[in-house]
Amino acid sequence: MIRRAFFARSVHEVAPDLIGVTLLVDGVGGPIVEVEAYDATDPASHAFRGRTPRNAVMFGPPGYTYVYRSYGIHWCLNLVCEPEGTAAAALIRAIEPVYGIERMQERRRTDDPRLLASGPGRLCQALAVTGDDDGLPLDRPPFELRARTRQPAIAAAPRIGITRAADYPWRYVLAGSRFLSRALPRA
DNA sequence: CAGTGGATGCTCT
DNA sequence: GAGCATCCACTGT
Repeated sequence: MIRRAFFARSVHEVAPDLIGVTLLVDGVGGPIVEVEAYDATDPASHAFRGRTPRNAVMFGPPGYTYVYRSYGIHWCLNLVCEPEGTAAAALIRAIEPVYGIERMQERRRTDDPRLLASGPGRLCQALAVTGDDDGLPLDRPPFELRARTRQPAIAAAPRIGITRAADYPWRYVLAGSRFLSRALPRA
């Protein structure tokens, strides 16, 4: 079980520590394999220009969800990090589908395991996360986070799909996972 | 495979 | 009115 104190640290510590943590929503989910960090000094962060109605929960206490709509169609799930008042969050970009696979297949309309929850929009569709889940505590249902039991091999790379601060290596992935939203860039 | 463009809605300038 | 922390279908090799 992951406690709130886990999130009350620098997002640059929390984000890699989330790799291998099992994320469940109503029992559906699996281990996190891809995360991106967004901190308060980050021009790519929604919170960079200050508090607005959309990003308000990023300025609140850690250990809560921040869910926003992307490109008018998709939802994206973040976990709020760092002490209250410091706006930072970790974007969950991919999990390995393990629990409730049938429900993910119904919601995603595909049987291809690599298309179920690889990508932030797909992940939210597979886990039925929407704007209704914005600002919910992560230590209460429907959410459940299970600590990893072994230290995974973690790789860092530039983040995906952003134009500002595109060179910061703040994307963390489970090295060698087949369930990343995109392959790691070649070294 | 790679590359392109459309869908779609909301936030902030 | 522009710009997205995306995904999918479609094109052409």
